[in-house]
Amino acid sequence: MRVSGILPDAFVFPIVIKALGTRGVWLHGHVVKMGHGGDCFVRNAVMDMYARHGPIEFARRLFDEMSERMVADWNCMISGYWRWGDEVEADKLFGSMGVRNVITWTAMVTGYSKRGDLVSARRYFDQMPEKNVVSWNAMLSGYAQNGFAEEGLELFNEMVSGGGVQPDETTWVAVISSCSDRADPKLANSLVNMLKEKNVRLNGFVKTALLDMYAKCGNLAAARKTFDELGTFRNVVAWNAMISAYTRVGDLKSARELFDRMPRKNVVSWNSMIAGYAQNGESAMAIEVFKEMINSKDTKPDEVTMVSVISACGHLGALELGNWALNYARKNQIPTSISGYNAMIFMYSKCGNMKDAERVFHEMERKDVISFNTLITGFAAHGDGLSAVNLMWKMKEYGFQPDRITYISVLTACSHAGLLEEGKKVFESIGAPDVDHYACMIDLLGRVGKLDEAKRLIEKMPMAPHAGVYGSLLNASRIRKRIDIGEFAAKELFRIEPENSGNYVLLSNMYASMGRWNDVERIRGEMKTGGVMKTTGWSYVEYNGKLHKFIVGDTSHERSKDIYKLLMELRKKMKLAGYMADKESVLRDVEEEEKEEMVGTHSEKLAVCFGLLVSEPGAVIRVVKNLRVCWDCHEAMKIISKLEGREIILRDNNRFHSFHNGLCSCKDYW
DNA sequence: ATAGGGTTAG
Repeated sequence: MRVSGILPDAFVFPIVIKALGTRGVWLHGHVVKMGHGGDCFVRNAVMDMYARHGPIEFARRLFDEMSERMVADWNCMISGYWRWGDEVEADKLFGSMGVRNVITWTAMVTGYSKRGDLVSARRYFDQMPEKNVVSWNAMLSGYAQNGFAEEGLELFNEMVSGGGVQPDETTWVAVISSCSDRADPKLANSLVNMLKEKNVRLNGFVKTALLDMYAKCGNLAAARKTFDELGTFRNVVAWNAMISAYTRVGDLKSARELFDRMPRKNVVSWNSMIAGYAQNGESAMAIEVFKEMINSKDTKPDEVTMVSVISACGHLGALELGNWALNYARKNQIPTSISGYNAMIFMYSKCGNMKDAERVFHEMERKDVISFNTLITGFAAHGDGLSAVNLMWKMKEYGFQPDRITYISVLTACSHAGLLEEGKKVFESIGAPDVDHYACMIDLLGRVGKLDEAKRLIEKMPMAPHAGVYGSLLNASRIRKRIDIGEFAAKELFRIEPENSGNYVLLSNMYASMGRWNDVERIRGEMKTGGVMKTTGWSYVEYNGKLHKFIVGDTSHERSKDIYKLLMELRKKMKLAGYMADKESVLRDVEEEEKEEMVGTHSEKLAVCFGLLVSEPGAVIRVVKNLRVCWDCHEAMKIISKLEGREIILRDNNRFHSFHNGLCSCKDYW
């Protein structure tokens, strides 16, 4: 072998081996043959190659065979063990070393950081006899990558105020990344100013980190400007960061545009797009993109992909699709993270399958607070308040502290199940209840009929009530027909969120149920003059593993004609059976809307009719609606379930309504 | 060194 016309010597070999990476293995033989095996630098390079690329045991054998070891030999072995996840051996070597240098200590800091053990990392960092910029960077990056933004920024302050070292580009990347986590525009600004003052040269990493920081701190324009000016630094990471920047603010169109335009995609690109759709209520699109990803074949889904996909299936109530996705993951040996299991719990409970949700929960070797919260929320949606409360008290036995979401979920569960005493106990056990917990408690009081107590609690709140608080009160007032309190709540709501049509509809329905048609007209008029639009949402039915979606007045479905035909037949049957007369006030809206060529037919009714058309007689029809179930629909579902002898399970955003033989499982709802 | 994931809500 020849390099530059001369035989490679001990100086060249280490460089060549390093440059070759894994492919350096074949050089090992040459080294021995040519007699350089005895040179300590060559030996170190070969050992390091095995420590980096494996097998680590080969490195260890070379290490053990050495009669004399340099500090670098020890350091390479320690880093190697950390790389292969062997904390015990790394620790052992560190403990048995004679002389350590700054690299040794830094390796320990990096090792513990990578494992997420920031406390141990910091212990080593603090004990270091001397620190250089790499040591500081190791600690700062550790904090940044593990979400300890606060600690990272604090340490950075220490570094610049008295650390005795100058930050380099790696430092800035870590600090900027911590700032991104904090999502604090002021801090971002001061960082940018600091960069200007110090006249820091910005490399590609720093620029991309800045892009991400701008985006996460709410300055989309600056992010885009940075992206456009990246030039040769505009790699796949920058594209992905920009895509996420758009999905974060719900601009799916711009995100998709970039996604379609980017020259190369990796798994993160796909995951960003899928998660972007999933997080913005476009679950069906999320699944479409997932299918595209599978078909494209050049990028394989990973565990992050599956989390979004499974969650999307949950939102859609698409059980067949969800099971197909889980099957795909199993067949392709995609590992399941805690988030993955949590998504499964979510999916099963959103599909009405609490047995499997509980099974997954109990099968999990490691759980986190979200696992508990998700299952508790599932119980809440199914009206199983006691299971929710019990699981919350059990959390503490498992060593988990309920967080604010736990309390929201469990109070919601109490509310749906009418568990006043249990709910009060839970509320009192919260150290410092926030405004959402008050909202839940007011909802609970309202639903059990204690409206005056609910109003008094609002007056006693230590913070300003938000719309949710008054919304709960208005809803309860409607159920209990307490027009006085209802008007009070509505007045506040019209002030806080004048654009929300739901409040107008709620109050209007309240008047309607009391036959106060003049007031109904008045509210509708106010809605019109205020320019308030009625919100609409999609309804979904899963059939044969495919999703069928409907929107109010939908005529785009291929079976649309049959659906409307069935709808009219049902209406005739309902009239013949005498339902329409009894429920005249209830169904007034339907009649009006359907007179207008059925333009206003609610999406869930269309979905149910489609279900009736395509499914086996007697089969359960499952519908998922994106918004809350409408009042007249609720009544109509009861009737249809009886007329057709079918069970209809309807899930709105957060709870299940099972209609069977003219009855509904959610008695308090309407 | 820079990019992606799960839970709450009238």
